Parts: sequence; structure tokens; C-alpha cells
Amino acid sequence: MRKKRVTIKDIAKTLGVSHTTVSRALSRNKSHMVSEETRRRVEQVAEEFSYRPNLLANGFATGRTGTLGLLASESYQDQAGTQIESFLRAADERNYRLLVGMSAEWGASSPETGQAAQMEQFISSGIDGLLVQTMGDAGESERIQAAVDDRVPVVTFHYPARGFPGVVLDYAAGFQRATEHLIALGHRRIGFLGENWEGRGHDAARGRGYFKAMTEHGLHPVCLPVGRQQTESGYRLSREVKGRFSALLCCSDYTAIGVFRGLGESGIRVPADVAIVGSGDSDVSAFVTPALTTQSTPTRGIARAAMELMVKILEGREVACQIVLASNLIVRESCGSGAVDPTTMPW
Amino acid sequence: MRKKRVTIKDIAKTLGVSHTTVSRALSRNKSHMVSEETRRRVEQVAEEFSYRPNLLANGFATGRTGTLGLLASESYQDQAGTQIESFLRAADERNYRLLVGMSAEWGASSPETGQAAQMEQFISSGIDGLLVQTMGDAGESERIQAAVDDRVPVVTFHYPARGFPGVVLDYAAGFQRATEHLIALGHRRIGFLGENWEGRGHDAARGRGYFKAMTEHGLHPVCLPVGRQQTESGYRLSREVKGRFSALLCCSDYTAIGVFRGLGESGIRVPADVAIVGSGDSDVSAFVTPALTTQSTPTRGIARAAMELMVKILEGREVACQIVLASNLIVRESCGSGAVDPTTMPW
DNA sequence: TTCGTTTTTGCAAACGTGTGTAATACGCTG
DNA sequence: CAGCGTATTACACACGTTTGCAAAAACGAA
Repeated sequence: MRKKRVTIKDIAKTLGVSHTTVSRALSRNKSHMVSEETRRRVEQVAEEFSYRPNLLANGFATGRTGTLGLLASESYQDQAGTQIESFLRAADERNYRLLVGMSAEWGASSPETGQAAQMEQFISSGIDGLLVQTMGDAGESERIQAAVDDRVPVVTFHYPARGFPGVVLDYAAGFQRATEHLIALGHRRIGFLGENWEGRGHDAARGRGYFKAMTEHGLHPVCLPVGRQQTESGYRLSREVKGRFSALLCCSDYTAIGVFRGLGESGIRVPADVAIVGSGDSDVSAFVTPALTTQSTPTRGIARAAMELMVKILEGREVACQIVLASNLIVRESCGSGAVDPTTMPW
Repeated sequence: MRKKRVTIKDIAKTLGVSHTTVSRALSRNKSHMVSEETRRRVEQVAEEFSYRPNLLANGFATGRTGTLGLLASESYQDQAGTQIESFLRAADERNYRLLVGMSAEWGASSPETGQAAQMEQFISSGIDGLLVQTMGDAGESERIQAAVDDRVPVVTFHYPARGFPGVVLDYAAGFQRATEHLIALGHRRIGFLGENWEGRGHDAARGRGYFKAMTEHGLHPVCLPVGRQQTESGYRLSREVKGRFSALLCCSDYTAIGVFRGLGESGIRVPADVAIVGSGDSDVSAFVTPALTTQSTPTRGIARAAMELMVKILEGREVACQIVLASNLIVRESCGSGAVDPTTMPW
């Protein structure tokens, strides 16, 4: 910006060699060697001039930039931080940089700021690959397909998207298990608090698991739709619980915390009067009172696996595969099946 | 990657004009016009071929890439998500892309993955400007100076860094006010739970405000150092509270939640036995029980202001300035000065 | 027609790096 | 000494775009 860059040509000039030689000396390349003598001299001058390669030019010349696009979904507000952090860490370990975007819901707001536009920008910026957080709603795969148009390899995470390799968390099985756990505890009137119900949106898979468990046991599934502000929504929805439900499944730990508060204000006790299960196993979930029984979401594991998959694909060692991660139920106090010392939990 | 890109030369060839003309037709540039007729034809073909400009080449040619580097600090784990999201939104509004990094503590782990290395990578990748989350510790300004070396404009946020424009939150004043609030409520034995105490680290400014208020009232300041896992640390530290303190100031809402839990298990009531103040005004803070009195941290405001400052600097409309944002105390239940309906709080 | 002015277009260089191919130098073998 | 292989280096072009400068075209007026 303000200072003139040092380029390989500057180094070449000082040493009286061609810039080609400098380039080869610095990028340890198998084809076409450079004499050990020259390499030392080049490296010394490079060090002396504190030369830094221009990654832009490098990427421009080679077609690979060492940058990946990460497109997170803003509907996972509460987890977004941990999720992005995990990816940053995983990318850093493999010496990749991350162009991060957070997309609004599909079709929401102006298409300019939508997911498709973001992908377009990322691809134009020369990313080597694209990591997309999926929500599992209908037509998602086709939209990604249309936007990316095979220009760059894609790895999805969270939900499966047809035709794309990805890391998938089995939310449905997890929530089915959670529901069955509640049923086993004797609950019959079990409600589901999720942002979306049936078909589209990122709570749908959990909804399916819940639905399956309920109907298989001849019980009637009921959904209370949660809004954007998860904690506040839980708080508001708690008013509708009284007498209707003996147990609630929340698609987010934060929703559950809002419910805690609301029920507490109405004098309803958790878990004595109403059992509650959350989702996400966020850092606080073990420390709220009562400690939250929750569906674990291995955010860091997802990031790590997705990153590894991407690298494999970029190196041509893998073509297409879906890695399915299990989602465990972490039983604490809020479901009423016994207290657990929070410090013994395996984070 | 798999498909061949459409370039301006392809368009030029189809129309039988030079690629220069196409370039000018597409980048609405004042100098050297293109006839209205030609422009229409170019735009039509570009549309037809679904041409996308190669931002890499563009940036390479112009020296500006439309990408900013955002270097967040991982010690703000709990806020990182909201913080990054806010920046993504602000960047998107101004049509900038964001290369995001999260740095370990200065000097921690290998220097390869440290903050300096990240900055180096970002600058090499051709960012137009660098947004750095500061922690306010000694020597920070010099380290940034050394790493960036005037190659790219810098805007810091959270804490002031000598010599750099930035958006600053007045943590010290905020915590001083919070401490005085507790003193006014009659508390004398007030403890401070922060990651760092005195001098370095990102809780130091809060510590100074606390220290000032305490000593000015002839009271003895005491610090309980918090570890990485804020919630868990709060939980553990709560054991040391009994009989020692009547009030605690926590540098994070999550630490406060951990404390809640620990005190509750020991039969100590909040706020009846111990008053607690948090920091961050995170989404859950109004919904835990008791609702948390907390120092507000206008995360979104910081991002917006920092982004605006950066854009001004890039456009040459501003040179150096520090924008100071106030940090308010949001009084809820946990400090014992009265209950507040959480839904009436101004988020 | 000729000239001058304005508008439009093209040429060529530049940005920093990588890479295929040719050139040079050296040593070895026959 | 000729011939050949090998190790090292240089030349030249490519990547896709912008941009200064000059050339061409268009137009109006003398």
C-alpha cells in the first residue's frame, strides 16, 4: 500500500541471475533443480530483503490460491462462533486461509446478498474449494449446484446435499433417541420446539426424528415454531406449555434456557413438572440449573472432518463420500433421569 | 476448476473488438468512454456467456482486491460468533469480502500460527485493509506495527492501540461504574473474576476500572484468575467465594453462569447472599435465573463503526481517529437491586 | 476538400509468479 | 576428440485484467 513490495525480480537483480532461478530456488520444486550454492545465496538475500511472496500473483499464475470459502448459515446463531472458530483452526493447521461468509436464508432479503451471490463472489475471488453449511431443506442441493456450476469442488456439512460430498450429522436419529428416552421415562405429551417443522429449514431433520419416535409409539407430535431469537422465543413459548406438555424437545440449548426462565416464572419446575431436552451441547449447558440434557453436536469434529475431506478431494485422493457423524444424547438433569456432576462430563 | 473460465478476451473475440474495449465497457470508468452501442452489445454477450470477472486478476492489476482481513482474538470465545457475524454483515453491506483469522494469544504456541504470521499471510494474500481485535496489553501496538510494517491500513477494535485508528469500548469506565454500583448497594468485599489481571490481556481494562473504584473507596481489590473455559472456570472459582465476598464482578457472562451453578450447589443464593455482575450482555443473560446484571458490549456497533472507519480510510476521507463507544451497565436481578422483566430490556 | 476537435478504439505494457523449452557448461565414455 | 547425458540456468510466454498513449474514426466547420 505505502511501501513498495520486494519481488523475486529484485532478488534476481541483486544476484545477477534470472527471476526464474529465484522462483525455483524458493519454491522447492522437484522438476528443474537449482544448485545448492545458488539456493543458499537466494535464500540469504530473500531473508535480508525480508521478501514475502505475493500470494495473489502466485494464485494467479498457478490457479490455486490456498484459500477456501466457508459459507456459514446465520440461522445457527448460537453455534456460529464455535463453528467458524473450529474451521479456522482446522484450516490453519493445513495452511489454508478462509474466506468466510454468512448467508441469510435462501431467498431472503435481496438476492444480491443471498447465498448464491456469496458463492459467486467467492468463486470469482479464486477460492480452491467451497465449504457450505447446509440446512437440509428441499431443493438445496439444486441451488448449490446452480450457483457453483462445477467451477470449484464443494464439501457440505451438517446436512446431506444430494450430489455433494459432505460431513453429515445424524440429527434425526439423535432426536429420535432423545424422544424415545423421554417416552421411556414415562412421558406421553411431548412437544417439539424448533425453528422449522416438516420439510424445509435446519430443524426439519430433528423434527423427523421426533415425529418418527412419537408416531411409532402411537403418540401425537406437536410443534411450537421458534423464531430467530432463540432464547427469547423459548421464553415466550413457555407460556403455552402449562398443562399441555410434560416434556419438551428444544432444537437449541438457548431455546431451552429461555424456556427454563419462562417456566420458572410461572412456578413450573424443571424437571419435576416438565422435562426438557436441548440440542447443541453448548458450553453453558452443563452449568445452567438444572443442567441441560442435550443432543451433542460435535461442532469441532464436523469442522475437522469437513476440512480433511476437502483437502483429500483437492489432492485427488477422494471423489465423493458422505461422512456420517453420530449425535449422542448427553443426559444431565433437565430430563429428570438423574443428576450428573457437570465437571465429569466429557467435553 | 473443471470448467474453463469465460474471459473478456472470449467476449472480445465474439464481437470482433479488442479486449480493452470489453474491459472498459464492463467497468464503468469515466476516463475513455465506450459508445453506448458497443456497451450494450458487450453486456449482452457477457450475459449470454455468463461472464464473471476474475477478481484475482483484477486485484492483481489494480492493486485492490475488495477483501479485508479480520483478525479476531480467540480469547473472546463467547462473543466471537456475534462479533464475526457483525463484521460479515457490515462488510457485505459495503461489498467487501472478509478473510477471517482467529489468533491465539500473542506468543502462544508456535509463532507460525501466531498473530504475526496470520497478518503476514493476509497481507501476502492482497487484502486492502486489516481489522484487528485488540486486547489492550502492553506492547501490542508495537507488535502490530512490526508485523504490518505500514504495508496496509489497520483499524483496531475493542482496545486502543497507540498509533492506530480504532473503535474503542470504554471497558474501564464501564467496570468502574459497575463496581460503584455494587458499592452503592452496600457491598464492601467485592471480587474480580477475569482472565487476566493488571497489565496484559484483554480483561485488564476492566480490571483497572474495578481497581480504581475499589481504591477510591478505600476498599481492597482482589482478583480470581479465570482460565480458558470461562463457564467452567466460574464454576470452579465459586468454591473460593464462600464467606470471602459479598459481590463478584465477572468479565464474561459465561463465567457468571458458571458461578451461579457453583454457588447454587453450595446453597449460596444469588443475589441474596452474593451479588453478581457479568459482562457482554449475551443473548442468554436476560434469561438465566436470576437474570444477569451485565456490562453491555455493543458488538454490532463496534463492527459497524470499525467497518465504516476502515472504508473512510481506504477512500482517503479519514486519517487517524479513535472512536470511543460507551459501555453501559444493564441492571437486572443478579446484583440485587430489583427485578426487571426481561422482555422489556432493550436489545 | 481540409483541417481541427471530439469520441471511440486498439496497441502494448504492466502487475508477480510459474513453467515448458532451449541453451549452456561440465564430465564421462568410447 | 567426438558424442552423449546430466546438471544448472535463462528466455519467453502465460495467467486476466487495467491503463497510458496513440491511432483511427466520426463529425462539424471553414
